[in-house]
Amino acid sequence: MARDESGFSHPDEGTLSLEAIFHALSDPYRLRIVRALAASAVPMNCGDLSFGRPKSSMSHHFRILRAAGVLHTTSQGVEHMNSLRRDMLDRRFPGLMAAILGETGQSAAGDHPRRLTPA
Amino acid sequence: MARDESGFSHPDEGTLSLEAIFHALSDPYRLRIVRALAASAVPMNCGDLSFGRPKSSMSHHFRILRAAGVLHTTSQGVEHMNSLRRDMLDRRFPGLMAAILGETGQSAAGDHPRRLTPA
DNA sequence: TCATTTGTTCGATAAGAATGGAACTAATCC
DNA sequence: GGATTAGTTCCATTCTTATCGAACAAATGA
Repeated sequence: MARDESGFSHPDEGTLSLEAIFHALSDPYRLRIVRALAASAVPMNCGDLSFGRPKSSMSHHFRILRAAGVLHTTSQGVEHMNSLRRDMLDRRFPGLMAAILGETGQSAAGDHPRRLTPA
Repeated sequence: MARDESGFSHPDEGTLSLEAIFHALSDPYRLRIVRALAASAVPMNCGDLSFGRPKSSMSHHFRILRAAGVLHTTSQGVEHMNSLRRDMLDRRFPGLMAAILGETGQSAAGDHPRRLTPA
């Protein structure tokens, strides 16, 4: 866990814990953040990922996602830019993010129960 | 969420929530239960999955895993037999369990399942 | 019927996490 | 310097979760 140039501390690959990742993803706002980042081609700042909630609350959620290794934050001017640590996660837990994001061809889509034939 | 013949209530496929699943998996004992079940060819009773902890504590963990849809419990005599709801989870969130259990060929080493039976 | 085994439920306590206002810091621009 | 913007930190409150003993319930077997 090294403190970056930007002043944020991010865990390194070797110290990732599945439990911490699951805890990070067990909150609805945090899951929305992850999905928004996954859908975005470019890093996003915290404001754009606030969903109308208070800054202090969201700052808390960003910290947890960072600590779990799910996202990476850097300063750019006044803003803090966030991106998924997708490469690292894919190396360490192959298939996990794809499954979460429903990138399987089949579709674990969004939590919308997929209506195939009423089985 | 129907209450079974056995008296346990298990959510049905359509109502599974990723958040609940993640919460269920964010506890170390619950993750051990899941891994042990995944490694076992046959259902296991609660006692065999207690890891030396008090029954009341573990009963709580089983309830959470059941409510999240991760495992299925039935009564057999005095025992409660548990198994992973692997088929359902795989349909609804393809790849998720495989990723968690490190069944990717590569390896999510570190906190991975010990492979009892050669794949 | 009584005792045993297996697990659940209850209840109290303690630990942890989420929330949001207020004060604060850092970068930028005037 | 002063004002603005973007987030963080601090703090108190509230909510949720974990833990585990004790009492309980169901199935089985003597």
